[in-house]
Formats: sequence, C-alpha cells, structure tokens
Amino acid sequence: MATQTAAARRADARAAYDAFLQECPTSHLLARISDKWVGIVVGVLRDSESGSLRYSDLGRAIPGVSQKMLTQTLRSLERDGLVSRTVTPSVPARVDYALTPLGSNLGCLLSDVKRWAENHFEEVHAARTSYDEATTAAGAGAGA
Amino acid sequence: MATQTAAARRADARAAYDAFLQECPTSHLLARISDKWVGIVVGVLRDSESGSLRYSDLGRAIPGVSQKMLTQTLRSLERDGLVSRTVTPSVPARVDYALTPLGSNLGCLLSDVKRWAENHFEEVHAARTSYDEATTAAGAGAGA
DNA sequence: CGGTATCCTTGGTGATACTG
DNA sequence: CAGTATCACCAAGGATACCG
Repeated sequence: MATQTAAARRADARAAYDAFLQECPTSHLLARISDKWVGIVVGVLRDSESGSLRYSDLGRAIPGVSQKMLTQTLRSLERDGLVSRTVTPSVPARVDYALTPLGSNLGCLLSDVKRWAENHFEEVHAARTSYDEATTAAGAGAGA
Repeated sequence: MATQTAAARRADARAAYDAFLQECPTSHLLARISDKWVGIVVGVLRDSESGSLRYSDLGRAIPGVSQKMLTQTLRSLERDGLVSRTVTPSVPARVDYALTPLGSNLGCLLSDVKRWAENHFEEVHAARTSYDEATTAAGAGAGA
C-alpha cells in the first residue's frame, strides 16, 4: 500500500500544502478580510462616530445580514482581537461592539485595498470588457 | 401580496445590498485576491525570475492544485488583465503565463497585505489564544 | 502538453425557531 | 434585545475522464 495512485499522492501534497498554508499568516489574514461581512462590519464600525455600535444597530446598518452571520462575524473578529465586546447587563441587555486598536489598524489596511481597487478599477474593467468581447465573438460563430 | 413577511423584506434588502456590492470595486478586488489560489499564483509568478511560467510549471510549483482550479484561476486573472497568456504553437503546445504590469501592481498590494499579516500575526495569535482559553474554561465546568 | 466537460462531495449561507 | 441551535440549500472545489 506504499505506492498509491497519482491521485493519492496529489491528495497528500494537498494536505501538506494545506498545513503549510496554516503556517502562513497571509492566508489567515486573506481569509479573514475576504469574509463577506468582515469588511463591511469593520467599515461600519469605523464609520460610526462613537466607534461603538450595538448588536441590533449593526444589523440595521447592514441590510441583508442574518443574525447568524452577524454573530459569527462578530465572534471571529472578537476572537482575533479585532473588535471588543462590551456587555451592559441592564434589563434589556445591551451589548456594544467597537474596533480595537488592532482592528482600527486593519481598517487602515482595508482602506489601502479600497484605494487600490478604486484606482485600478477602470483598468480591470477595460480588460474584462475586451476579454469578454473576444470570448463572445469566438463563441458567436456557433450561435449564428 | 404587497406586505410580505419580515423575512421577505430582509431578502429584498439583501438583494439590494448585493446589487450595491456589485457596484463596489472593493468587493470585486477582495473577492479576487481572497480566491484561494490567486494569491499563490501571483506570488509564484512574481517569484520566478523570468516572470513567465508554463502551465505545468505552475501546476508543479503549486502542490495540491487541480487543473480545473489552475485553469480557472488563470483565466480569471487573464480576464482581469492581471496575467498574460502566450501560446507558442510548437508540436508539444507551449503556453506561458506572465504577470502584466497591472498584475505586478496587484502583487505589490499583496505584499503590503502580507507585510501587515506578518507584523500583526503575533497580536492576533495572542488574542486568539486568550479567547480560546477563556472559552475552553467556560465550557469546562460542564465536563468536570 | 494544455485544456475542457462532467460528476460528486463539502461546507458555507441563510431562514426558522427557541432561550435568557 | 442578544444570542444560540437546527435544518435546508446552493454553489464552489476537487477528482475523473476525455479531446486537441
């Protein structure tokens, strides 16, 4: 059983690579910021003047997010020390979320990314259009 | 049918938000760079001295990637004008991929992200550890 | 070698309902 | 209000097999 198929070896390599990826901080960060809601939550938190928002305010500020996703996102962020969670045990429980300094810092990075995106958006869009054009033209022969 | 449930309104809001996201260049960029293989491919391409690699070289340089994913990634990148695809119609077909200037530029951004990740890795890790510790402690009560 | 088309498996995503 | 647990769904990811 020592010699598996090429596929098995590939799977093995994949596992090894996966392990390697675990060591790579960049992957973690990329995974974190690419999370659909993370960028938005951080943005909203940065946007708010007081810098802190309640759970439901967050939900209200982000249309289309489910409690599950909001909670999940918040917990991840909290776990990574990016946001702080403050519970005020009043009668109607009140929980405030705010960016930690580290979270703020991440926000800056996000800003950089945003800036890049805005700067190069046209170029990408142009490239995409011309590519699609070429592709459509190539495929059009069969359709007509 | 004018007044749907709250869920329906939520879905509606979600759709609207989704549409908004389409307009936001940042989302596109985030989606692109967060793609599991994009970052790696760009990195490998940047890493290579000649700046250009053949399809199978790429596959070899990235253990654990399937042809499907490699091709898909490459095509996306090409579509967005991030990499160039050069076909040399020799007898054994030869295709070289290289970063375009724009792709190079993206590589720089990726470097920034990488730098940030490496700089703050410890902090995040520390936060995570202490969070996990607290969580484990909280759950331990039932186990004992 | 380079690439595409197909099928299958996984898990992320979201809705619902229930608790404190 | 804040949050959790469960269920159902879809789409991305990957393996396989097959063309040029």
